[in-house]
Amino acid sequence: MTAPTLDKPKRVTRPSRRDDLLKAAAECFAESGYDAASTRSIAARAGMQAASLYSHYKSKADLLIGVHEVGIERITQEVQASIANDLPPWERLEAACAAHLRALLGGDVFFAALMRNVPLRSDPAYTVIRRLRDGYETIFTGLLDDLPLPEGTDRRKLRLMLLGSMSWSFTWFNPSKDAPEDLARTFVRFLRHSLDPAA
Amino acid sequence: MTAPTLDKPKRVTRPSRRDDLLKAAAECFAESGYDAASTRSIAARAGMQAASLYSHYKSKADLLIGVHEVGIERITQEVQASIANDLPPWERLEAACAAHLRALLGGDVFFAALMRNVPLRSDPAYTVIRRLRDGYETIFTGLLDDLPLPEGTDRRKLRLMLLGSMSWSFTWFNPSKDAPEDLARTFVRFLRHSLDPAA
Amino acid sequence: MTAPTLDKPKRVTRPSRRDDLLKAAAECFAESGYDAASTRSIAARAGMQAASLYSHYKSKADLLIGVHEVGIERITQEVQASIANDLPPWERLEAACAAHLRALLGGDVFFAALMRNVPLRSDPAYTVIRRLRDGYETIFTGLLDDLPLPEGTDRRKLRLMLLGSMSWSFTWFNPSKDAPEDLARTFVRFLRHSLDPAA
Amino acid sequence: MTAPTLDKPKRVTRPSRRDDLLKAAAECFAESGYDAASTRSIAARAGMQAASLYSHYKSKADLLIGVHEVGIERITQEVQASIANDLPPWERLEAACAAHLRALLGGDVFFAALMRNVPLRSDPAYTVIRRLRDGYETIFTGLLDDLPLPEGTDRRKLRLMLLGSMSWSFTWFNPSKDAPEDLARTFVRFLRHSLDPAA
DNA sequence: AATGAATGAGGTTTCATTCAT
DNA sequence: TATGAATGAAACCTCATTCAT
Repeated sequence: MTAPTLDKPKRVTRPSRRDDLLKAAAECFAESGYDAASTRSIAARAGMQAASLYSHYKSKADLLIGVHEVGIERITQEVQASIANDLPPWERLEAACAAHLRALLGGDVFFAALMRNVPLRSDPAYTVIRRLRDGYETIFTGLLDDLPLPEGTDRRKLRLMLLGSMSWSFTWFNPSKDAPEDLARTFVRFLRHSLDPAA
Repeated sequence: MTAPTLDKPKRVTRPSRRDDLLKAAAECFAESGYDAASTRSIAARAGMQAASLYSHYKSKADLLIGVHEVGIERITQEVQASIANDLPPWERLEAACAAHLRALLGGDVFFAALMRNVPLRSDPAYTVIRRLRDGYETIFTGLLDDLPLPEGTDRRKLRLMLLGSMSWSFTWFNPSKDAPEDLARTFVRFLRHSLDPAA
Repeated sequence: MTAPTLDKPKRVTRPSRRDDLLKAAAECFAESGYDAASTRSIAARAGMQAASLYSHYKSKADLLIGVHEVGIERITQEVQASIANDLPPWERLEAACAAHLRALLGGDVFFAALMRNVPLRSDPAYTVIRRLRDGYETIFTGLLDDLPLPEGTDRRKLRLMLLGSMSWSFTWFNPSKDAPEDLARTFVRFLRHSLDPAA
Repeated sequence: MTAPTLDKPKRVTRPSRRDDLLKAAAECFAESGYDAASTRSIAARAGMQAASLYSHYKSKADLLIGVHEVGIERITQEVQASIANDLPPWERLEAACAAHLRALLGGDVFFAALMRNVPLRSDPAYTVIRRLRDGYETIFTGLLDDLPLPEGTDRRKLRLMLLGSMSWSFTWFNPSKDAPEDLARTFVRFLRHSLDPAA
């Protein structure tokens, strides 16, 4: 007979109300925080009813986990791409920090959602989300391992200090005053070179 | 009869249900976060009805501001006490950081409440709370000004980096693994002395 | 087997919890007044939870508007039916007044709700409800226009006087003493014929 | 000795926080209606705490009764003053209506409070307030008795019609469009002279 | 006469979620 | 996959009132 009709291509190109939903959730979690973001507002932003949300995710908490998964995967890729090169160790660290801060401060709602919703130990979702974050932070553990550091340097504290100062920048960053790359360079150099002229 | 005793002892022993309330609020905000802490749970912890709360504060948001005021005032005093001495600049900075971290990580609910409830710009209480925090951070601005630093050092970024790494320690600190004073010493030394042996 | 029966009887027998709700609201508003009628009591009378109310109307105020809409539409139809005839103008006016008073004083909760909850200008719902009422009163404007009246008669004041005296009858009407039709006849004749024997 | 000192004359000139309170209550009842007017808002307007209110009146309901007493007494005096003359009966009625409408529509909060808070039979305060109102309306009963009316005229219905149209004017009156005296004249003339040219 | 604190009841509304369709 | 309706719990807050001071 005739060639097969090609109708319903949409199934291929737009398989994913699920993705819309996740993006909507990320936006709401970023804007309002997990507690204050209502399932209705999330669903509305995705163009559906609150009840429909449960056809895709089994709870609001699952949505938060989904947002974390996407966010962590995305930032992991960006940071790993930034260090796929032969730079010397300190420069590679700086490149990673620049990529990290670009993601964090660049306005992507998934990263913003991550930062606004760090779970504490008491949170039921703590374990699963912590695992995702830890996986990501491993990249930095590796980068610090490559660094030639003075004998006895506490590399764990160094990592926590560097990541902490970057994370916290989310609370004060103002894009009209600072650039992520500039921040990364400054932070790394503060650590790399002595600030005490007497030393 | 004998002369009447002068003191009205109640005034001394129970000066303020208001303080009880503030403490209860701090505990709830610290444990559950502002959104998840209910006015009923706060009032119950202070031994009163939810309605009674409104004899002292006109809204839940005002309670959060009250908690911030107490917390900021208290940490300000502690840090200022720690630098009321003649130590050289870097040592004074370290002493301030130690006091700061001791407060932050020592389990005081007011500080914990502060850390769990940093308002973002979109928050109505942002302005008033931000002003309180800024006042406190001025202490560190002064300490950094006293530091003899290499020409061209960006002291603002240095302050933000140091405060950021300390603030974030709240999310990973484990009292059985680290001590606040140790953390303070390590963080300050990372900045003070070169980490790059080649430098 | 036999062919399946076609009707889905439920659709017919229980078309609308929404209507139940509106009726319940009308009853409560009529009995207690808008302010004193609680959403809980309205919902209970409709056999649902207070929260379910919000699946149908987005606020208590909207419920009041809904009650007005039904009431005004219903009385409009009744009055219009009463004047669908070839009576002379004064008799048509009397018929309209009789229908109006029958509705108002006959115990229908929707009309009672209307009367007990006339919004003042300061009320947020004033505009929308006023528009509904004005639409209805247009009927009387038309009836008065048809009346052959002495030169210079202020038809607006006449309408307001007649409608006012009927509206206020709601506050003193006692069904064991008066009949709506009797009231209508008397009121209209007071206006139609001279009461001053000297004139 | 010397002439008596005249201190504390205030006790004589301003005996009455009680009056301030009553006026404040009238304002609140007029603006918001009895249910929506809170004891706190009334007290605040009188410059005191809600609790202090109970030093003067034993309940909110008592305040409403107090407001009615003052209002009724005041309108009674005004209307009676307007008919203390030798005008012929119809003119006296018109004068009384003018005084009545002047009071009602003139913006005095006590009268406005009366109009917004007509108690229904179901209201506990109905009996006592109704008695006050009935006493006042007796004036109009007397005025109508003096009127030379056609045999068989139902004077009770006539009174209710006239008072009703005046009462209801409170809901539509606009001072920039109508004057109370003009309204009184028109209403009375509608009743006095035939409107049907054929009659 | 006045008040600050407290209370128990109850206000409207929102919540995350379920379920039949 | 999607929805409208429904739910029980709980949210913040206001209410009129009481009481010791």
